[in-house]
Amino acid sequence: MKVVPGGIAATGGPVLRKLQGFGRLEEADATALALFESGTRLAPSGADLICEGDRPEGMLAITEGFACRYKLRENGARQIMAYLIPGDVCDFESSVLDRIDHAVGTLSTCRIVRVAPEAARDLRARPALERGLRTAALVDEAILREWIMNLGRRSAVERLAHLFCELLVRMRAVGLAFGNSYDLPITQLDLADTTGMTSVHVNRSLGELKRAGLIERKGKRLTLCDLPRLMEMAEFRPNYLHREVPVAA
Amino acid sequence: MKVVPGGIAATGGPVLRKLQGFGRLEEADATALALFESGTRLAPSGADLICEGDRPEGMLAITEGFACRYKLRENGARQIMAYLIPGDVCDFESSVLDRIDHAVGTLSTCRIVRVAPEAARDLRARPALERGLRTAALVDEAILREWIMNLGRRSAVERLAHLFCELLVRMRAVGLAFGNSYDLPITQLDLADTTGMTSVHVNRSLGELKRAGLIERKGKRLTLCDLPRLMEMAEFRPNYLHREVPVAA
DNA sequence: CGCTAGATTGATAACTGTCAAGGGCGGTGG
DNA sequence: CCACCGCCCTTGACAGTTATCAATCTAGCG
Repeated sequence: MKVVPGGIAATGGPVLRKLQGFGRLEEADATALALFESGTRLAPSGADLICEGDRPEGMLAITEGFACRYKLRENGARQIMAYLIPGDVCDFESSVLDRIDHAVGTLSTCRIVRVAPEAARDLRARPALERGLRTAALVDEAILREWIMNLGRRSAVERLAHLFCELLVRMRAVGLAFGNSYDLPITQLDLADTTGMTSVHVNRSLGELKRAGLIERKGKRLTLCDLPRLMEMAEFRPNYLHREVPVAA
Repeated sequence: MKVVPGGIAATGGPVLRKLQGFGRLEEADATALALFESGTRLAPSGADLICEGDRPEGMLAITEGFACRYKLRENGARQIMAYLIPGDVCDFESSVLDRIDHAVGTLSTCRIVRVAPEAARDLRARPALERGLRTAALVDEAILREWIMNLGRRSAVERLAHLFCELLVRMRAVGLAFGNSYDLPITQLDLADTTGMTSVHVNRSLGELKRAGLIERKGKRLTLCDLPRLMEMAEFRPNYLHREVPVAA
């Protein structure tokens, strides 16, 4: 769990890995990012990193753990509209709106980097990084569309299956998947608030997936035992996450 | 229905009106846009303007009618993930992905403008227009998030109410709302595919809204009879559509 | 004036939510 | 090292919402 700055520079932090997936970076770009990724701090689970109504500025990156974008209803109901996994960057610099329309909070203990406005501009001044960040933003938007599809036209079980497939691809992109497994350090209530269901129903749907031999969960580690069948049932096609042909299963 | 080029230049087409809402434009910007908006063509209802898998290039603008972004499931189920109303622009130039992940189709007869890649770059070369288009894209993304909230955490009636409120604000921004009314030239099936429901259930929910005296529909014209109550029941807060304080009801 | 897509409506089934009561596991303090 | 506590996971019974299936009605259009 401990991250040594030297280690980051050597192996590359998740943000670097992710952006490299979108296009080749120069040595100097990597160095800039590595430096940037070394300035991390810890945030406990359930903490708000950004509140709705905050003035947008700077950037926020996740290097460990899961965070999310979410909104609340007056009755307390929460809807999660995006996961921020290691390597993901929220860029508030480009936001032309004067207030942020959603909150950002952690779903687990997270290691994060807060980038001040000036530092953010320095990073964006590097063409390759600017391009990478922009690509990442477009992918995030494609994910939003796919989630709309998920909520509107897939059943409970399919929604979970689709989400798990998406996360596998995203975790692989930052080197955090091990075969068809990855750590999913979030609660069933979080899954419920993601998929528009109840935690009770999430529990039952997970049970269904387990009984069908499609997934397995040991502690926080999720394994997609039968990825082809999962992908088929969820009609998961990873094209929205990549430029080219995805990694083989 | 007929649009005279001179008329557009004089009154300003919907795209111009929309972008002006995001920030002041120079005369030359307006002229460039007006010229651009004069090159329209008609598309019949139910036509595909962009197919999933197309290579992204150029831009596409709507000046009359309703279009949408959508995806299909293998069983034919459709999910609409965005409405394109007059003034809206789909920009495929900035898409770094090599294939479009969704289709764009008309929901009614539409007047559209297809902008070739070079022309699109000419427009973006104007700083004010570039800024405006970028703001528009960010608003579109905010709308996606709000739709996720809608699908995940609002009831059938609330979803419709929220959608109608959002469309009122958006139609006002392009001068196409008359008081609390506007033309909604789409079918109940389209509403169903937007809100993740069935056309049957849309019909019943609309009936509920009508019986409650909240909306009224005469032909294609929708009237929000009791906007305050509608906004309250849907917890509609237009902050995600604007920079500043919205127009009073 | 006949056609056809879209709007309505009723009856019934399926899915998902709500309420409530345990059960289990990790984490903390003694 | 162990007991206690709290959060989360599970499970059952029941209610509410939404989907399905099918038939009828209606309005715009050629």
